[in-house]
Amino acid sequence: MNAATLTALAEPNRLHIVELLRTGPLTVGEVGDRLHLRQPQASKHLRVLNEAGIVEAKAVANRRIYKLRPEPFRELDEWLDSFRRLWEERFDRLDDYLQTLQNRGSDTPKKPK
Amino acid sequence: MNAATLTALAEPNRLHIVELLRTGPLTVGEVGDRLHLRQPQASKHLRVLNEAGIVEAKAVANRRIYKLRPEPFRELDEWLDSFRRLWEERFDRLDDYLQTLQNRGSDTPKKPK
DNA sequence: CTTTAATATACTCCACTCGGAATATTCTTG
DNA sequence: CAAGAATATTCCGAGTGGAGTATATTAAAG
Repeated sequence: MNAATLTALAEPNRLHIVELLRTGPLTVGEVGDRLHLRQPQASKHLRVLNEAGIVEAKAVANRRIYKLRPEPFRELDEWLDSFRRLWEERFDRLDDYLQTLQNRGSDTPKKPK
Repeated sequence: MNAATLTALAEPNRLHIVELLRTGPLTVGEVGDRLHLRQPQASKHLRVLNEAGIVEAKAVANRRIYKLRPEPFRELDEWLDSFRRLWEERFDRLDDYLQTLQNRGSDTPKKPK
C-alpha cells in the first residue's frame, strides 16, 4: 500500500468527492454544486485525486468529466487482505508476546543474545 | 468511512508501524528499532494511531505493548465493499453520462451524434 | 533512596496544505 | 473576432503536522 493514495483520501472533502463519484462520472461543476464547494476548491481537490491516480478526467467540450479509477481501490483491498486474519481468525498474540517477554526476563530484551 | 482513520494511516511512518504490527504486538522500543525511528517519534506516532483507534496499548511493567485493533480495518473493508462494483463488474457509466449530457442543456447544445 | 530503563510530553522550527479571491485558460458560439 | 461558460491556476494567509532535542514520568533494580 502506498501512502499517497491514503493521503489523497484522508482529506474530508476529497473523501466526499470519491463517495459521490461512486454513483457515476460527474463534471467539476456538478461536484462543486452537490458538495457545496466553490469552483476552485472542487477543481483543486479533483486535481489531487487525479495525481494520486484515484480519478481520471475526460474532456468534453469545455467540461471535464471525472470518474473513479478502479486500481487504487483494488490495491487497497489487497492490502486489507493481509490484515483480514485480525478479525476473521482470533489473532491477538498478546499472550504469546507476554510469554516471550517473561522468558528473556533478566537480560535486556532489546537485544536478545 | 471516517477521514480520521485514513489521516492516521496516511503518514508513511505510521503506515509502516501498522504493517509491522501485523505480525504481532510490539513495545515502543521495538517499533522504533525496527523502523529506525527515534524514541519520541515512535511514541508520538503510536499515540496518534491509538487516538484514531487503530492501535491499543497494554502496560506491562514500564513498557507498553501496542497491538492492532480489528475494528478500523473491518470498517475500511466494508467501505471498500461499496466500491467493489468498480472492478468486479464493468462499471464505467461514462457513455451513459455523455448521453445525459446530450439530452439536456438546450442552452448549451452540442453537436449531435 | 538513588539509579537506570522505557516511555511520554513540551517546545521550537520548518514545510506543507487548505480555503478564499482574483486571474488565466480553454472551448463554444454568435 | 468578442463574449460567455466551464475549468484551471496563482497568490496569499492561517493553520497543521512532523522531526529534533530536551525534559518529565513511571516503574524496576540495586
